[in-house]
Amino acid sequence: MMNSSEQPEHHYDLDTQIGFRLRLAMQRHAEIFFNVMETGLTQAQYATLARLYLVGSCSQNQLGRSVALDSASIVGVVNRLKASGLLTRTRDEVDRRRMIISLTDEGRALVERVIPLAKQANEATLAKLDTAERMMLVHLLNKLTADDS
Amino acid sequence: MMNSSEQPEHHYDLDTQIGFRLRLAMQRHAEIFFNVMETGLTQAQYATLARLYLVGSCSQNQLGRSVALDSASIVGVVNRLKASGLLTRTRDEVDRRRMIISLTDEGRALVERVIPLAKQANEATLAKLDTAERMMLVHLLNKLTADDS
DNA sequence: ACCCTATTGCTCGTATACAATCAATTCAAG
DNA sequence: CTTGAATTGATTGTATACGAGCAATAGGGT
Repeated sequence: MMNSSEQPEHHYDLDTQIGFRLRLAMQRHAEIFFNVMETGLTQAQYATLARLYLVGSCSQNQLGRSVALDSASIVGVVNRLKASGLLTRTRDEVDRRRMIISLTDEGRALVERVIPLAKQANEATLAKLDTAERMMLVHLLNKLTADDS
Repeated sequence: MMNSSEQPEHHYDLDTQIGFRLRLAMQRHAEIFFNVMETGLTQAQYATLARLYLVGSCSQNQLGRSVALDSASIVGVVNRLKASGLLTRTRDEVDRRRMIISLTDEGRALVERVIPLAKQANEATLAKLDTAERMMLVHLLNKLTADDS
């Protein structure tokens, strides 16, 4: 229970704050995702592998930007995936600042195997919403993030 | 640019995955929140202080649960807020397992000062949505997270 | 050729997060 | 009263995240 004495009167509802709601939704999805994937892949790792699968090889920073991980964050993700033998990091001989990230055969095979699982996790998270509501939610989140303004 | 050769054909759109969309929205809001707050308070810290302000003193675990921080996470948040002099941690003499967390006067003053700023951050994040859309978004996120099922 | 700036990737410091594990304490059942 | 289960809180290990700052490299302008 909660100590329900002595509240200041402010009528401030934390529960309707968008940040708090987003965090709860993220927590829920992260749990579902991790359970459904059964591979130990996190969302960040999956997004990285999936993007790499879709666009082919690219530089580490480009890869990070394409999945919204900054250069400090993508390093760790790539290191761990590399340690698992799912991708390789090679120096670009044309632009020697760049590291080219590529899927290994194992990485490619894993991605092909888990894409259906990721979709399944997506479905499970959205289970309580009907089709119209799902589209609306994605639409609204898209609108929040659109950088057109 | 992106290396746009050699894509496998899978028609898989990462961008409509709910987890990815949620993460982008969180990133955006976190940035807005941190800038608007100007106090250096993070969302987790703010939520903790705000909840404490609303419910009065409570045990550390209860506090954590009420803002969706598990016992491992709330420790760090409370430690940092304690180090800033915004709250205190006292041993409960009735149940000696419990640590009672309470706002200091500084903590209370700070909360009162930043509640309007948090609302402002909320507004800024939702700026691109009209009233109906805002309500819809919160409603849909609520529905995702509801533990009634 | 040379300089200045931008880009790339790295490391460090800080702050969440969560699982697993442990110690201290409480409380109910016998 | 004692034993055993449950709760509370701390710590450890792993994985994001982001800002700041650094070294290496590239590339445009002179």
